Amino acid sequence: MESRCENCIIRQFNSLRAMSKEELKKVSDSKITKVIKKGEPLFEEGDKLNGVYCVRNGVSKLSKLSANGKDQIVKLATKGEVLGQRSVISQESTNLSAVAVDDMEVCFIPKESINNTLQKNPNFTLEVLRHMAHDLKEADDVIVNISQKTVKQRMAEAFLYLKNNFGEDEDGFLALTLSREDISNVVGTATESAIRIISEFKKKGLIHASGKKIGIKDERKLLEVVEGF
Amino acid sequence: MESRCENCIIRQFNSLRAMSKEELKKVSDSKITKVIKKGEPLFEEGDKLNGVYCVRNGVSKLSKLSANGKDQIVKLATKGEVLGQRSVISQESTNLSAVAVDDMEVCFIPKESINNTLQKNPNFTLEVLRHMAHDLKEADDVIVNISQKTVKQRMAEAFLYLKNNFGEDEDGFLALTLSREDISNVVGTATESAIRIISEFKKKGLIHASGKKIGIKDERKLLEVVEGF
DNA sequence: ACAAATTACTGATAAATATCATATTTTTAA
DNA sequence: TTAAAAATATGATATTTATCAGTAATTTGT
Repeated sequence: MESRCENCIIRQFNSLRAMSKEELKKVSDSKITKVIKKGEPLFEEGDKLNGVYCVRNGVSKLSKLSANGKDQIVKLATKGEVLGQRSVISQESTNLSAVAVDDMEVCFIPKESINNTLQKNPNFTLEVLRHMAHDLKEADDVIVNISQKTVKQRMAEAFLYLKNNFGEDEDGFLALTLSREDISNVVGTATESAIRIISEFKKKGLIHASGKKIGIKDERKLLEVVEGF
Repeated sequence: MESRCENCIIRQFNSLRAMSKEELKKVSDSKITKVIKKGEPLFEEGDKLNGVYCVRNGVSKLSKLSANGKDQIVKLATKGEVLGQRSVISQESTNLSAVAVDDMEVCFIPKESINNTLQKNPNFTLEVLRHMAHDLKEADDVIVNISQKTVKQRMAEAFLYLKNNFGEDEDGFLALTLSREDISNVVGTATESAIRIISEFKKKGLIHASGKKIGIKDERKLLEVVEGF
């Protein structure tokens, strides 16, 4: 495992690349590398975060619990993404829970290093800002999708999203395997409805499945479903 | 009308307050004050923005058109808010349209002033970042609301939101008057459904209405509806 | 002030989706 | 390994919401 932030490849993918040598050294000296097992939380809704988590490996679901007890997954974060930024920046407790979907390896970076750099290095702040602008745009898209598309359309979209963002394994299955419940929480529907649509997609030859694993069989048709045909 | 940014009260409400005297002077010299009539657009989805709009008066709806031709209103922006920031920051064309809901008065600030300050003044960048962090948190809340609450719950929530954010006039009506269609686009439902629920709320004494104007009659009961009772 | 256009409203019905019940399969832990 | 637990699957049904059709009220432009 690479232990010096200066040499960490992951850094290339996120805002940390805008840090100066000295800043990076401080981060490196104060960071703590952690292994999070599948199903374990990085943090929970309402926690006050004392730092951010830089994902080195694995995938985390960011979700928010609703009054009726269902989780809505707002984002799936993978290698190179930094979690908890918003909470640290706004100095509020976090509004999302982060739970490992895979076994994960993350670096915890205390907020002091972050805040210090935010105040002194405009390039870094601007990098973070650009990232957040992007996240906000994505969030707006999710809002429009959820409110204007049918569950079936969103299910099809979710599978394409999973392929595009997490890829496929050698057998043609989606590299990120989610439980049916997680899928339903991404899409924002009842688990039974998600399962029903998976069955339908299987019958129609849009996807194939083996246990939890799901593979995309006919991307074109899946895209047609998204478009509403 | 106040013509010098340095003296503009609106500035107190937004990130511009973190600008230095000189930066503010530049902004002031390059800004253009515009009057936008109710129903007119500030900008449209897909436009490349050459600057941001600082709202001095009136309200703008930020919306995104979906494939089926319905608008989803993602945010209602009022006095003190700055529109188009995200687009300018990420140097992409905007993903939202901004249309005046009221008669508006806005200052257009060319992107050069903004970008320049973003690169040189960490305090300003941090201010903008904090704002965006807040917007992102709100967007996450909207996602959870839309996917987990019923239309009726969201309608009740919308009225409370309108009261809390835009206040009431002397006769006890919501200060911001929206068309039924706009309300349905905020809530993310069919216009007829929104109208039906308004009728129901009227019958049950939760709200009262006179033409377009809607007033909150029983806030407690409205809150109960939001909570699902 | 008035005709035209838009917006608001209501009912009937269809479609989408959630919920409940229960069976089957898969995973987990002793 | 096996019993228990959890996840997946499917049918029946209820509920929610959208759509279509049509009328009434309001707003707009001349």
